[in-house]
Amino acid sequence: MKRNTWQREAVREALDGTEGFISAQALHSALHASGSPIGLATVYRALGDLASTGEADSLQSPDGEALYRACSTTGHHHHLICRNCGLTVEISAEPVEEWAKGVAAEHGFTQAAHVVDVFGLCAACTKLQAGA
Amino acid sequence: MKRNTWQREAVREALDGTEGFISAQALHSALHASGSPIGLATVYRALGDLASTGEADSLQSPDGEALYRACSTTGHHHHLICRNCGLTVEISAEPVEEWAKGVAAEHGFTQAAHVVDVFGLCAACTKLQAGA
DNA sequence: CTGGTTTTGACAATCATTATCAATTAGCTA
DNA sequence: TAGCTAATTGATAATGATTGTCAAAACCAG
Ligand SMILES: [Zn+2]
Ligand SMILES: [Zn+2]
Ligand SMILES: [Zn+2]
Ligand SMILES: [Zn+2]
Repeated sequence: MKRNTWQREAVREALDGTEGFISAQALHSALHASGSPIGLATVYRALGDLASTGEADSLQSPDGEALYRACSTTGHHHHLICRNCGLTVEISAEPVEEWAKGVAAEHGFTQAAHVVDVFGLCAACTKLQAGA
Repeated sequence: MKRNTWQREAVREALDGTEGFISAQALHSALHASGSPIGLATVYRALGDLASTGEADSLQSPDGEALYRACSTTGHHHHLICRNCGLTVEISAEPVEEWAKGVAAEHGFTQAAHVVDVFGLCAACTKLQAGA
């Protein structure tokens, strides 16, 4: 059975307290910085569990590391992410869901999943950049 | 200046002769298997160059490795990929393009880019799996 | 409490990718 | 064609993220 440990709870809370997506390494550092003696392997395991139970969302950063986030939306959704400050907006995309399902079926593909993320500069970062 | 070496040409040709997306490691193995003494670092460099000049498309596999493919479509497009055999179909996604642009604008995001890939089991692999 | 099972964490192992850097080579020039 | 020189190569080391190992510690049902 699945047990409740303070480590798992710590990871869950740390993730909840983080605005954007964060890597396992970074979350581990943050926990250490706040005095937690949690081990790195445990953070990896906890994040993996959270992701597999749907309590956390994960995506691959453009440079290939896995990033995690505790999303407020429970169902399937996607993200609009500021590539500068990490600000993340959860978005639903019905038309995209339909499209993905349709295009897979059209080509005889089954068990289709999709990766859909939009990266950009948020309003604040756009302003900053304009000023620079 | 940029020089033409048989190594770069070998990588280009090997990529052209590959149906789906392939990793740098796998392409290097394939080249070796066919008798080429090309070095691994060179394959990485060549693929990186091809990707940056747009001659090849690249994406992050779900488990975080970079995959490359010589696409026939020159313009912007997306992919429907068999997660078992790698079979890849190039697809256009006008509705998704519109949606991505719109959702970014709605939230005040600028310089929006997007990652859109569909993974599934192709018809052949679906049949195989059913038989197993 | 206690025992059996799960989880942890320090550390090693793996894997992809990048950095080094001496030796090689493409492509220009005379 | 021979020589020059900067770009390129490749063996290898280094890096960095992630996973495997396994004895010790922690949960929790009874
Ligand atoms: Zn921002
Ligand atoms: Zn979706
Ligand atoms: Zn297939
Ligand atoms: Zn697109």
